[in-house]
This record gives sequence, structure tokens and C-alpha cells, in this order.
Amino acid sequence: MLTERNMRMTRQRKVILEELRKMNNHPSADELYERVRQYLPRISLGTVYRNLEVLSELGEIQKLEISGTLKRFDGNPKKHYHIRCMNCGRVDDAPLDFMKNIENSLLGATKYKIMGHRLEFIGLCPECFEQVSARWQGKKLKIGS
Amino acid sequence: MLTERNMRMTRQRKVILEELRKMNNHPSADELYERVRQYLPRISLGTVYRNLEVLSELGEIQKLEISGTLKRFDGNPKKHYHIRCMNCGRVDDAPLDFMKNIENSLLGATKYKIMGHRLEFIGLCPECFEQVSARWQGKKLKIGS
DNA sequence: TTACTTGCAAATCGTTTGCGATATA
DNA sequence: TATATCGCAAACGATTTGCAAGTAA
Repeated sequence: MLTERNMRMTRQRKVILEELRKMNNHPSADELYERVRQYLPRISLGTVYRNLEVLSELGEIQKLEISGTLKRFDGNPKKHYHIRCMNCGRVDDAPLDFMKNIENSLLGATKYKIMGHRLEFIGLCPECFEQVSARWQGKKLKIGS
Repeated sequence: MLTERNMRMTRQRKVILEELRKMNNHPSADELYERVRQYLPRISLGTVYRNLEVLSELGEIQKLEISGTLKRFDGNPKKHYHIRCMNCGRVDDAPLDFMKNIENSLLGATKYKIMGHRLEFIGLCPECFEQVSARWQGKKLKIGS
């Protein structure tokens, strides 16, 4: 990440991107794998993972890191938000008041029964910002078709 | 979850809660495990996990499910928010405009370099709401000391 | 006394990676 | 032809679980 990349538009990559674009249900890698196998029966799950990684680095798709299995715990049971360092994983409290009304703004607009929300800021902690900014190369990448 | 629970205040549970309350760095289960071992050298990692689960169900602590390894992918690269069903894991887009200014509100207040944010609503999809509400028992639980 | 909880070890699950083979540019 | 990418299988890391023994209420 944050590095230059030469990429090739392989058959696998193309099908993965096309299939994902067709779906509107935010599939997991495994669900997408099952779909893609209709067209490429010999594709491997590892290939799907690798391509999703590449495509999201290029900004062609989004990776939703939600509801993960790696948990962190907070001794403070009061609702509040967090900032996470994208480099070292450090987590701090975010200096922003809890927005207790934000859930109401969905009231007529969704059929879900809303139970809560989670807001997380992503960034670089002061220490990592030093390191990363020192070696950052802002190269733009383009994707073929 | 969502079920009644009789709990006992064991030595392990007490130390885990006390230690976590002392820490302000949002530890992972493993980090907490290392700390607790100072007091209870024979405690197992499984016990730490089980207790953290119980304590968060009781509302004594918070479980931060961030930055997880379980990913989902979105063919739409435009920034937007999501609603996730806490019962079946289904994910839909949230009908809420992207708040492009919210990151600015942290500007003077944190030393982090903010790169983005993620907002996720948690709730029950229409199907699961049916099921769950049918068998919900709203029992309050208390924790000893 | 009893059923909740523990320590231990094995199992699980999503994801990542090393390898030699393949195919894109 | 170069080397990015592939398929495969093994490795990985966090978490969960089965079980027999221990213990709080």
C-alpha cells in the first residue's frame, strides 16, 4: 500500500470486478467467489482475495471492514467514538460528542429497526504520521478495461 | 445474546474487569490477557474471551468491533454509509448523506492526521426483526462486586 | 448442592502466503 | 520475454468450543 503498482487486467480480475459491480448486497469474499466460479470454475479463493485487495487499493471498489473478528475492548461503557491509526492499529477516543439524534434521521427512510451506530475515524497517529509522510510517494494509478 | 443470564462474580471476571477499567488504550483480548496474567498466572485466553463477552453483554464494558478481518466488498466506490443487521449480518446502504465536513470538527482537537471516517448503523433487518421480537424477553441484569 | 465457570487443547473461520506454473503486456 | 498473476495447499491469527474439573452462591 502507498506504493506504486503495475497491474494487468487478467480475465479473473475483470470478471471479479464486473460481478461485484452487478451485486448490490455487499458480498463477502467467499460469496463473490461462488458467483465468479460460474464463469471461471477453476479460480481460487486466494485469487479473489488478492484481486479485491488490488481493486480497493486502486479505488475501483470499497473494502468494508465491518463487524470484524478482531475486537478491542473499552472499559468505559459510555457511548463515544474512536480514532484508529491505519498504520499501527492504535485506538484513541475521538474528541467529538456522541450524536444521539443521528439515528432518528433514518426513521422514515429505512425498514431496518435501528439499534445503534458506530462512528470511527481513520487516520495516522502522530508517531506514524512522521514515518509514513517521510516515505510517501503520491503516484496516481489508473486501471485498464 | 438477548437471553437471560445468571452470572457469578469469579476472581477471574473481577480481575479482568478491574484491569480493563484501569487501561485507556482499548486493548485487544490478548493484550488484556497478558496484563491479567500478572495476577492470575494460570488464567487461560479462552476465559478472557468468555468474560469479555459476558461483560459486554451486561453493558459493563464495550466491545469495539473495528478494523476486523471479516471484510465485505462494495462495487460502488463512492463514499457512503451502511446499515448492518446484528442478527443475520446483512448489509445495506444507509439512506443518509455522506457528511464530508465531520472530519474537520476534529481538526484542533486531536493530534491524529485524519484520513477518513466510517459510520455504520446497527440494527435489525425487517426479516430478523420479526423473528427476534417474537421471542425477546426484556430482563435486566445486574452485576455484583 | 448445582449449574455457572474454569483451564486446556483442539477446532473453526476468514484471510494470507509460498510455491512453481501460467499468461498478460 | 518480463514479471504480474494464477491455482493450490499449507500457514496464520483471532476467536470459539468441547470437556472434565473446579467453585461461587
